[in-house]
Parts: sequence; structure tokens; C-alpha cells
Amino acid sequence: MPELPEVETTRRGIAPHITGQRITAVRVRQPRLRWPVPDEIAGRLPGAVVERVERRAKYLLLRTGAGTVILHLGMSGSLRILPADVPPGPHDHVDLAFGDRCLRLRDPRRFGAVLWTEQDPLTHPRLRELGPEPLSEQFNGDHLYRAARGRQIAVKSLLMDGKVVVGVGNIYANEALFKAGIHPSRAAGRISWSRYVGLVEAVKQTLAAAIELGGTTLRDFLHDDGKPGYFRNELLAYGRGGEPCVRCGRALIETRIGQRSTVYCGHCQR
DNA sequence: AAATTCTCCTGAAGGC
DNA sequence: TGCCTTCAGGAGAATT
Repeated sequence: MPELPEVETTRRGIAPHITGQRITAVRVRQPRLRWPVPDEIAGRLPGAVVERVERRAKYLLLRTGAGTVILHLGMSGSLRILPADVPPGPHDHVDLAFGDRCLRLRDPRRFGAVLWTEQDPLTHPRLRELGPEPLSEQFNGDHLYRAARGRQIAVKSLLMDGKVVVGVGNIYANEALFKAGIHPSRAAGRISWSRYVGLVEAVKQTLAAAIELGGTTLRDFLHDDGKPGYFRNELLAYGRGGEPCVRCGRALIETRIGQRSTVYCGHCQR
């Protein structure tokens, strides 16, 4: 399930292949993604040149001379660069062709999205309300502490709220809270400033390490070059329910918070 | 306003 | 071996 490290890894993987390249054809085989794929994707993109490939939260932005494609991989989406004549599989929904190569979106569960805007993409409704990037200086102890004031919500849910900070999905929320020694169910408003400073550092460290390793791969995510990431081998909490805590050896507890699988150490996390 | 629940979808895993 | 059921999950929308 692509989280921010996977999306960033994908961005870095595809950018060299399509930046400065002209889109020669667009094929939309399945327009029914999370939202209908807008007609402009097929209508306006052919002939346009991709000027930059950027990322905001887990959205990828393909900036072209005609407008910007806003892509989201949902939880089973992947992008690959392929020879244009490779026959598409059943879940290969959209191709952007660049001469003899193409950028192909595969998304079996269709939770992803392909959107279009001719305005500043950062003002798009999907991007406008988002919190700071987790690896930016704007995401710091003060920011998290202030966002938590008066909130009864579980700190894990706060961390996964895109209006507070973007890009911290379920896997990395579990990991960061484990590293920071904070119980995922603890009320956000009842955590000290200094502990939030530690949590921010844990989030940054975890995400940076995952990007360094090319992202976590679970189940159906493949990198743009088809190779899996290796961060899954580094996971200390997620997916380890019942297994011993690496710090104290007690069995990790698995539960659910806000419909999400949550794993923590009842001894080390308070 | 804040918190919780619902929703989309299908591959994978588990049960019998 | 194979069919049927259950589950996971990003994040916006709906509901409480």
C-alpha cells in the first residue's frame, strides 16, 4: 500500500523518464477510479510536454504546458515505465504514451485517482486543506503540540489526519509511535510538548529511512522498475502483532484504532 | 467543531 | 483441491 515513501520512490523512478517528454497519446481504459477520470486527461494532454514531476502529500503532480495531472495511487496503485507496445493487464487503467514508451497506471482496487487542473494545483480542492509535509521544517514539535490542544482523539489518529500532517499512513504511524514510546490510544491533548518533539523526530526518521530504502512493500506494491522495497524488513511494530517487542521482549499487542490495524508494546509505549 | 462510521474495490488469506 | 467468506486499507463523505 503506497505510503509517502513509496510515492516519493515512484516519483524519483518515473521523473527521469518523462520530464521534458511530449505526451503522444493517452489511453483511458477504465475511467471509474475513485472519481471519474476527467475527459481532459484524454482531450488536453496529447501534445503537451511534462515539465516537472512533483509530489504533495501522497499525490503526484505531472505539470505540463496544458495543465497538471494529479495522481493518487490509493492503496494498490502503481506506475511503471514500459515499452508502449506491451499489452495491458486487466487492471492497467490509464496509459500516457511518450512515443515508444508509456507511463502506465495499474490499480486493482481502484482506490486511486487521476485528476486534472489548469489552475495552480496547490489550490485544488484535494490539496488546498492539507497540512505540512512531514519532512519539512513546518512539521515540528510546536506544530503537533498546538494541533493536539483540546483534542480527545487518539494520538495515532491525529498523526494520520492529513489536515495536521500529510503522508503519515497507518504503517508509519505505528512505527513512529513505537519508536517514540507513545501509546497509540493516548488522547492527543494529554501529551506533553517534549514528547511531541520526540514523536516528530520519530516520524521524520522513520519516513526518511524508508525513502532511503525505496519504500515499504507489502502485498501488491511494486516499484516502477518492478523491484520490491526492503523497508518491510525494518518494521518494528506494524505486522508484528503477537511477536516479541524488540526492546523488552514482551508480546506486541494488536488492536484497532479508527478501523485501522494498530500494533504496540503495552510495556514500552505509554 | 470534533469524532466516528461508512464507502469505494479486489487480491490474499483463512475456513471447511 | 477448491469454493466461500472475511479482511485490509487511503482518505473523502456522511453521520453522530
